[in-house]
Amino acid sequence: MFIYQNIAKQLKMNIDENLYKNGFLPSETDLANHFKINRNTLRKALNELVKAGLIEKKQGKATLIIDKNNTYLLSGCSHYTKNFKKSGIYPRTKVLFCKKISPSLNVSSYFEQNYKYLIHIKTLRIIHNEPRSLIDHYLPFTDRYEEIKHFKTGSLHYFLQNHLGIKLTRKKTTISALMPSAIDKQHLNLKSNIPVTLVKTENKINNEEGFLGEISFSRTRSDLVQITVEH
Amino acid sequence: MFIYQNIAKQLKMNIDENLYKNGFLPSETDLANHFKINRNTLRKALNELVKAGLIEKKQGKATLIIDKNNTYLLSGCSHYTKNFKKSGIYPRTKVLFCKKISPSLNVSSYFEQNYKYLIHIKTLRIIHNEPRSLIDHYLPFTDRYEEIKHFKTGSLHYFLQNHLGIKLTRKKTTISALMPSAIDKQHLNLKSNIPVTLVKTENKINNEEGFLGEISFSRTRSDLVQITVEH
DNA sequence: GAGTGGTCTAGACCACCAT
DNA sequence: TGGTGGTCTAGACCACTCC
Repeated sequence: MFIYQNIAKQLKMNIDENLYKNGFLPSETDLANHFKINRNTLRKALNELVKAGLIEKKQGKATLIIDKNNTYLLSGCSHYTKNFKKSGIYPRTKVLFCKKISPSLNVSSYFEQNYKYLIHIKTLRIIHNEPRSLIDHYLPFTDRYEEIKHFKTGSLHYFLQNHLGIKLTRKKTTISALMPSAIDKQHLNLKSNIPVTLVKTENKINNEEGFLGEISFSRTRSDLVQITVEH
Repeated sequence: MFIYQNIAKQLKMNIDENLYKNGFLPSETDLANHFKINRNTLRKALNELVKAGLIEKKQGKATLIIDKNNTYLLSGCSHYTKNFKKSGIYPRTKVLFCKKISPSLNVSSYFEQNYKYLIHIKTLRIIHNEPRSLIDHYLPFTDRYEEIKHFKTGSLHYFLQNHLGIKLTRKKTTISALMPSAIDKQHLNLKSNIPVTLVKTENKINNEEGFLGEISFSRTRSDLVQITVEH
């Protein structure tokens, strides 16, 4: 057992015991002095916790303790936003763009009809001023584009239900993982080689039998957000 | 641009140009001298290449250059799970070990009781002679260790039900992603920087209300297997 | 035992963030 | 401007692998 592993373990225990009340660790110099080890060794211990997703470093500021309540519940009728609200965390949704597109083969193959155009909305989910997920939504309601265009924040499903009277429910969810693309990295503010969890959802329109109303592809920082399935 | 980034770039170019013919890098000391930098800085540069999956370090031996023939293709295999279920092909399970252990803090925290010992079973799921998932199971039934020890293949849940009369049902599943550890890489036959999908399941004993009978952590090759949730 | 990568220290300077 | 994390150096010792 090396010193840095030992220190990492102790720090983890301290974090679990909620010893650092303000949500930040003491400075590296202070921690190194406290444990009577060199700052380089302490930094190595901290990097272990960064890898484990327990803390995040903010250059020039401090080391942030990650709130582990950030789990994403996946059950039949749950919405992302709702789940976070339960745990008292409010995500912000930023619409990066909303436009009509000719769907790629990959996207159009999910829809049974052969749509010439789809609406493509790209959103970013942000918690505590930090981007968590990057989501591509594809919708077939091109005739209502002018209305959908006004979606700016909050839950897309909620907006569709309240402003367009379209109720979507989850049909299938497929989960995988991959390394983020350069664009993903940029938007998600990822620097090192952290993989993203890829969640693909197919949503059907409630009234119409099996009629696909939306598909979405989300890339989520796997170090900050967990996905939970309740059985 | 920091020194270590610069050096990493140069090393990457050297590797791409096939400068190191024998498949190994020169020693860290030699490289540091060559670039006229400190060995610690050189090590930081090398670690960047390790993260990028270009090299692999072998303690006591040398630094190995990874053969890049294994490229990461997600789309090509995207229907794998569905296909093998449809075609009735079932995975083979290999038990790597089964032993009594003192649980780590991380594992024991899931159980409500404070078990001094747990049974730890490590299995590998193999399809078509290719390892797909590496799974760690933790069970509290230490008093029946002698029986459980005889689990050699097939489904653990099936074995527990038929030989011990213990029926487990899924309580919660948590999905995330991470980079595989060296041991994961070895067992899953992973060479380059492909992430693994991490699935944590909590299983309760059917008859006893909320009594946790097993937790398992599986790491699955995200390039070969997708997880599908039907709603 | 020689050579390799892994850890650790002590100390310096720089880049970033807040005030 | 002071404090934080990020980089870098020089040098030491340890753990592992192979001959």
